[in-house]
Order: sequence, then structure tokens, then C-alpha cells
Amino acid sequence: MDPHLLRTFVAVARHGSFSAAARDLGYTQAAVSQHIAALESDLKVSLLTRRPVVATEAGRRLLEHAAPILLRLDAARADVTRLAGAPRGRLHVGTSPLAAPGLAAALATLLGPMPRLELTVRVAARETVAAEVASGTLDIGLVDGLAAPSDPLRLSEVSPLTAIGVGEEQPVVILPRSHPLAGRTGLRLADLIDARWIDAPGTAAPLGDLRRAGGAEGFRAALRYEGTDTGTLVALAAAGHGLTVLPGPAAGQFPGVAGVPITLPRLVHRTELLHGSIGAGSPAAALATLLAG
Amino acid sequence: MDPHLLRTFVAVARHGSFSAAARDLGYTQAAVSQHIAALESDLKVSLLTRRPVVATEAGRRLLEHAAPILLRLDAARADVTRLAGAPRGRLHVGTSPLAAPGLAAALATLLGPMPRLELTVRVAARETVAAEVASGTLDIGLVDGLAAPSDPLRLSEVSPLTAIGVGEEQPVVILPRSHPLAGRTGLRLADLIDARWIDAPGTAAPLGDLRRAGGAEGFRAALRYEGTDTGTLVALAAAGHGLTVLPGPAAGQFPGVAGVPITLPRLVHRTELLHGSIGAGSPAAALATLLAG
DNA sequence: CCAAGTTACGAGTCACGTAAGGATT
DNA sequence: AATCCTTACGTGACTCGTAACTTGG
Repeated sequence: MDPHLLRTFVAVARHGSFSAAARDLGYTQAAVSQHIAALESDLKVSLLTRRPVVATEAGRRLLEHAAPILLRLDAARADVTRLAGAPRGRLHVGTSPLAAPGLAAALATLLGPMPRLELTVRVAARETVAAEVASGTLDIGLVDGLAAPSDPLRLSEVSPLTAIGVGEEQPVVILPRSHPLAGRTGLRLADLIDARWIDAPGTAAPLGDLRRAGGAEGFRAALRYEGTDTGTLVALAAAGHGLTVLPGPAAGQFPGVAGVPITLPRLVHRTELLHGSIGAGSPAAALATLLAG
Repeated sequence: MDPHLLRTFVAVARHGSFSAAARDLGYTQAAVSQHIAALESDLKVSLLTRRPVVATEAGRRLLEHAAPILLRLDAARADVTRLAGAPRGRLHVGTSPLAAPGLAAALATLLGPMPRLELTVRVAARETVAAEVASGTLDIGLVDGLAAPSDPLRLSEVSPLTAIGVGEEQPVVILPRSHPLAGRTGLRLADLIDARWIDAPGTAAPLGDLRRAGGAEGFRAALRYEGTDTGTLVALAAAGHGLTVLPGPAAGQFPGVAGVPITLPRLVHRTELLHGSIGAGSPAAALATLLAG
């Protein structure tokens, strides 16, 4: 199970085509065919159907493992390399959409006494930010999510990252003005189990977190939003496509909707600063090493 | 970063010797030397000092990643292979020490209506059991630990495993009879932060869990116990080497010590049945596939 | 000077590209 | 017939073992 083969397998499964994967990876398509054949004969299992090219049951299973493994491999390389890497004087920062408003403040705190530097900021889905901080594409990440007070966020545990909490907010449910519950001053999770929800895992609180908090099924997704634009998400909620949970301060900024505080059993909306240097102490210290000079 | 190279690196670091690692892995020592050289030149970092052979800062960093990666790789192979693997008629079961008393009952429930089969049982540290279930060495694992009520145990997230809760118990602190607190009918965690503790991560509740529950530092380990024998652990506690936390029922069995129920904020001692078939529904169904015929 | 890691070199293997060969729509 | 995957084959690269070399205690 050479990582090269895994990488090829993932590409083929994603493209649904050997030739497309080959083009993507810079191989000939014969090489891709050989890669898949090698994997299949190594595991003694058929991983893909041909014509059309679709992952089999075993292939789907392998796909679930492959991405984390490849990510971890990249993270390991990045982590080790970071130590020796010459400071670059550039800082790549990523943020999840709902953490973005806090970005300026967080950077000011960190960089206040810092020298000039080239700063790049990018907004991406929560898990994307975490993955890119792990793999070294980003130096720093700001992510938000639901967690027990003063508990670390549970990001997919592909690689150990250092997380520092930078804020906790009251979670608020976004409802269309016309919604029967829109006038309430507070809600309980149980009131909303049977509502229609928007599943926006990269942007809003993931439904899985709500489901776990509620200890119940429900929280059926009526719509899945894969973008990272909060305005669009709120517009969808305003149009009645479903409910979503935002941190309180963010909710106040949108006129067309009602934001009702929700009592979640022991959950707050938490924002964390992520960086990759496991043992590096304070983020300022890590930054200093990163930027020095 | 070929897994072969990583495996070699891990072996060298563990043995503290190229030659010993070579013997262990069935390579010549020249090959091992080349492996390490290849890794170092790939990462452009020195990973080991020679003479004596010790991991450098970067090497230690890599070691933290290597073990989980290799484990995940094994787990992926096992997971994919499991699907196609012919039922073996043999069942390898592992259990953490404190879950062992429940093993008979759990197996009876599962296997009651099952045909005869060859059964192997082994006791090992909690994380070992989880790792071996993931990598397919074990078919089924029974593990215990501290967790919020009806929350899954947080085992090291190397590989997704299906977990089914099979029991929750009141945690109890084991104290020598002569201990000033031994007469109490109940304790709070705060009473014990400054006590001397035994760190027995494979057997008792890991100190890290207590520390997290207490939201504090403290819980200094006076002694580390790496074995998996509950009797020995309790004997150490009885002799005053430190405190440890066991599930209530287990604590009653030992005469020389006092077991005092402890109120942990939202934590219970939980036992779970682990198996590897991610989507396989009930454990009975998984077992049926495993054993069929 | 001995134990232990490195370097040199050759043999076998492996992985890739080219090109020809099926198969499916 | 066209598209797409597989197979055959040759070349270049890689990996490992043997053996000579180097270094540190």
C-alpha cells in the first residue's frame, strides 16, 4: 500500500476515470491502470468497477482510510520540515467563515509587536482550514465550532495541532422572521429536533454536533450548503429552506432573519487559533520562530 | 516517505541501534543505513544522532507521526480485507483489564445463539486492544474508560471503529485503608488534585482524563504502572504508592483497600465493545459475517 | 582496535512510458 | 467506430546485499 498507489486510487475514484486521473497526476493512463492493478492484487480485492469507473464496497472502505492517511503523511512531512525550514517572512492565514470576524482582532493581538510581513488570508471550510494547517499549507488557522465550555474543538483527528481558545459565544438559531418561533427569547434544542435544517458543515455548526448534543436522531437536513459564504447561508435560512446555528454576534448583522439564542446542553460556540508546532508553547513564540528576522 | 522507511526509522529509534533494527526487520545493516539516509535526504533534516543513536528534535517529531500512520495503514488493509476474507471460524477477542469481568457476559449475549467456534481471549492495555481491533489482529475488543454518560470513549483516533456501549459504572477511588479520606462515603475530584496518583494508562482511568475533567493541572503521577494486572495495581495503591480510579464493582473485590465513590463532573466509567466493520450494523450481524458456517 | 555506521558497487527487481490489444457503448 | 482500460515489452531507476572503508570510544 504505497502512498503513491493510494493517491492514484483516490484520484481515479474522484474523477471516475483512469485517463482523467492520469492527466491530473502527470502519469500515462497505462501507469494508472498498473497502479490500480497493483493495489487490487496486493489487497486481493476488487476496488473499482470499470465502465463506469466506480468504487466497489471495498473501494469505498479504502477511500475512507486513504484521505486521512495521505493527509497525515503530508502533515508529518510539514511538521518535521517546519523545524528546519528557514523563516519565510510570509504568513498564510486561513479562517472558517464564522471565525473570520474575529480574525482582525486575533491577528492584532498576535502580530502587534511583530515586524512587517507579507500576510495572506483565505476563507475556507472548517475542516479544510484544519487540514491545511496540519499539512503546512497554512501557518495559522482560525476555526469555530460547537464544544463544551473550555473544551477543545473536536476537529477530525488527522494530525495533532495546537489549539488556543480565543473566544466563546452564545449559539443562536437563525429563523425566518415569519417563523412561528421567531418571537421567542430563547429556545431549547428539543423544540427544534423535528425542524428542517440546513447542513452546512464547513460554515455553520455541523448537524452532527447538534445531534450528539441532543442525544437523538432528527436534525434532518433539508438542504446541504457546501459554500463558505455566511451571507448566502443566512439568505437560505431567511428563505425558509431550513434552520442553522450561528454564534450570537454574527447573527445580529443580518436584517432579514431572527436570531434566537438556543440553550444547548453544555455547548458554546467556540473559536480557536490553530497552529502546527506541537510543542511550541505560545502562539506568539511559534510565530516568532516562523517569522524571525 | 515510503512506509518501509518509516517502519525502519521507528525500529532504529526504538532499538537505539541500526544493527539491532536490521536484525529485527530482516535487513542487512547497510540497508537500514540507506533507509535512514534516504529519509533524511528526502526531508532534508537530520533525524538521528549516531553514536549514540538517538532521535533528534525532528526525529522525535517524526516518531509521533510514524506510529499512527503505520497503524492506520495496517487498519486500512485489515478493513478492506475483512470484507473479502473468508470467515475463519475463529474469534480473537481482546479486553482491557478492567473490562475483563464483563467479558463473559458480553460474549454470552453475542454468542449465545452462535455455533461452536474456536475462541481466543487476551488481556492487554486499552490502547493496544483498540489498535489491534483496528489492524485486524483482534476481531472484537472490550475496553473501558472514563467518558461522559452515553458518550463514546475517546480512544486514540487512529482508525474509525464501531463501538457499542455495554455498561456504565460509578467510578471509585482506591485508597489505602489508612488513608485519611478512606472513611468518606464520597469524594469530589477537587479533594484529590494534590494527591499522589498512579499513572496506569493501560489499566486504570488515564490521569489525562481526570485532569481534563478537573479542568486543572495537578494529578501528578508518583508512579507509572505499565502492566495490565489489576491486582498488582491495587496492591500498589494499597501500599500507598498513589491513588487510582476503578469502576465500582471491580473495587469491591479487593480487601486491603477502601473504594470511595468519586463524583466526577459528568463522567462515568464506561465499557464498550469494539469491532472493525464500520458500517456493519449490529455486532451480532458483524459476528455472523465473520463466523458464518 | 573493535564495534558500529557509511560508502561503493553490482545484480536483481520494479516502475514507468510506448505501443499494441481487447472490450464496451 | 470511438473511447477507454488492459496487457506486453523494453529501458531506466531503484533497492538491497556484499564488501571495503571510516569513525568514535
